[in-house]
Amino acid sequence: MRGPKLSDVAAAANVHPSTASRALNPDLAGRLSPSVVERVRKVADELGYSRNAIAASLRMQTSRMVGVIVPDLTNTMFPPMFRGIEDRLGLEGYHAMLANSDFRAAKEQAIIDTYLDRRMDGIILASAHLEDEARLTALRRKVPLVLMNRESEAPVTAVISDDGEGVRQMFGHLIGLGHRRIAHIGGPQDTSTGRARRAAFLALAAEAGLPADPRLDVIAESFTEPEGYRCTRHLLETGEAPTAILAANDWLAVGAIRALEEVGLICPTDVSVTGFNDMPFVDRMRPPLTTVRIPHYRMGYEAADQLLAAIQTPAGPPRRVVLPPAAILRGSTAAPAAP
Amino acid sequence: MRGPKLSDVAAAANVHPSTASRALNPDLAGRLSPSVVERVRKVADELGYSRNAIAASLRMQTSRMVGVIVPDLTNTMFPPMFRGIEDRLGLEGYHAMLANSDFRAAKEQAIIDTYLDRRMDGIILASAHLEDEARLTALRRKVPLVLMNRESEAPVTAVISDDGEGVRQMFGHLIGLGHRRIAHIGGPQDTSTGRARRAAFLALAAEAGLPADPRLDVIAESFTEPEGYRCTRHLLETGEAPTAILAANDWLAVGAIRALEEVGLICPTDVSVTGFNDMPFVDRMRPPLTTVRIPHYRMGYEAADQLLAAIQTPAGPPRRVVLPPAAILRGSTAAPAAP
DNA sequence: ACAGTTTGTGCAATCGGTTGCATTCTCCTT
DNA sequence: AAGGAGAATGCAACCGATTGCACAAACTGT
Repeated sequence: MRGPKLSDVAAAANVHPSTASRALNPDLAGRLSPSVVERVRKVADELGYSRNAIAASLRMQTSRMVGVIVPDLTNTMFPPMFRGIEDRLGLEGYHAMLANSDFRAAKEQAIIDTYLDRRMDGIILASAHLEDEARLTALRRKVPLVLMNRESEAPVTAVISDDGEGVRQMFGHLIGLGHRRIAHIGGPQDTSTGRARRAAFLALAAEAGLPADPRLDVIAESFTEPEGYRCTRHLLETGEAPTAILAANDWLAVGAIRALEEVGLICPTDVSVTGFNDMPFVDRMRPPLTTVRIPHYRMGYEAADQLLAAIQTPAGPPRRVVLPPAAILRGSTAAPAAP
Repeated sequence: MRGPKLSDVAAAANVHPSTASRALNPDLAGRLSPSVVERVRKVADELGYSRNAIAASLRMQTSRMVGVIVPDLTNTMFPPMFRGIEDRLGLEGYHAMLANSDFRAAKEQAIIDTYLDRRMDGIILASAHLEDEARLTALRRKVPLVLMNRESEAPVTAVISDDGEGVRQMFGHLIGLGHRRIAHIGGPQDTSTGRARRAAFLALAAEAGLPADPRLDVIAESFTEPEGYRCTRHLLETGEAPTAILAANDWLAVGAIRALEEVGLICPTDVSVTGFNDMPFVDRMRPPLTTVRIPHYRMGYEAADQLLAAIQTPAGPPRRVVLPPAAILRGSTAAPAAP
């Protein structure tokens, strides 16, 4: 199992290990005579030499690895983000570790600790809850850090999409269709997306002069289908039904549509519903879901980009990268029925 | 950025680094006097000491890391598999790197090379194409290796689901409904799943005494929706329409349903369609897809389990772990219309 | 009270590359 | 032909933790 080491290659090529090291490093090979470089490379090849990156990391004080933490990889947002990260990191010879926090602060902290032990050159966090400000600040002093799809009051670089803009587009779409009684199913308010989307909705509703009805403002405990269902049932039971529901997330919207169906309301004829994220397959639902598309891949790519910048310039100021969302209009929205 | 090292802790606690090392290792702390252990731990805590896992890896000749390669993480099969891997590895203090091969042999090889350089303790490969036998055998000599959701003629441990059994269940279901003219949309034949499913279908069709009609046996070039669409159009154009289509994968089935719709055939009234994998959301399609559920999470968990076993006993023989699939009957299948 | 164990801690080598500096060897200049 | 610049390579000290062995101190039994 133990392959040849650099000194084996050096011996076989009749040079000193340091020379072999240089010969195998493209940047330094220029300082060596071509014949030596060629000889070393050939010998290395023949021996099947594989550079021990662990030893190199120890000496060079850089692992060229980045740790990524997501709450739950099975959430369809994260795979494309990870691909974006991987692709950007790969451009500079970096690689990624990945772990899931399951939204649990303790698990997240445990993962961070092992990333710190393993001397990751940086960490991308898609998982921080809002209350983590102090911890985030402390962490940023130890390691380059980028938040992805999350924001914090703490001075930490974050790559997010413009939730306000996304809500604005959906809201504008519904208003344009003639809706005046629009409900919002908000996400958990301890997530930055849940908060930002609800805040935008409330502001827009006020701005549009819609009657402020607290019964149209419900909050889900998690971004899940059952919660969308529950919230919608609640909505229908406590007051006059809205003509449109702007959900903070596709799963909530899917749950909403199920709840509507169950009480005999047709989407979009009776009630329009909009989602957020444009998950795979919501375009094939019946009705196909109108939603906001977030550039997930690009978000990962940008996050990695920011992280690499922070690694190369540790003193740089925290940045805030905002990516534009896009409204995707499908069949789950329509003009309200004439009263 | 540079934190305290073990020798700093040792100095602050007035002990030798070796003593500090032992004090911080639960297994060895027992050999030390409790007072020293406590003192060292307290000092380490106060200094915010973080063990340098890279140095430890170098010395101990084990990285406690596993490399995972999938073809494309955005395929919904893989996130739950990765979670299974992560959970099993975590039990033994192992962690995972992850990379995508995009089905390209060159990329796969490049990833493997970096995993080898980084001295991964093992590799889980969900990405190998069939022609890789020689390379797989060579690789297995260098590092513990487990194939996941893939098989090979090469003597390599593999964790797969019982595709033959899955096809048998779907086929039996269709026959039970009264179908006699059943088509198969096969996956790429250079993947073990594509091959195994088609082989099972062909065998069952013969066994059931169905007329062997080569026009009912089409092969997709990839496991994608457009390919399912194309194959189905082809199917409908070249011969009499089947009453049921058994697709090798959910995406192919989704494409098939779209193709049927487009020519005015209703699923399941006119043609039943079955998929494979039970992707998220196919239960909410119209019609909800009848499909075969594969235990993805468990597959990852078992793969990690096998890999850890191989790491601990490198000489062990290759194993073949077969997981049982489950037929999930939904609305996309029904009895054929009376002729 | 003494030899023999047990217990606790220190010493130093080791894992495998990398790199600043020193040294040797060429070749050029005058 | 001597001096000096420059090119090519070797030397040795790291990076930070682990661990077999040595050794001293404290304890055991008789």
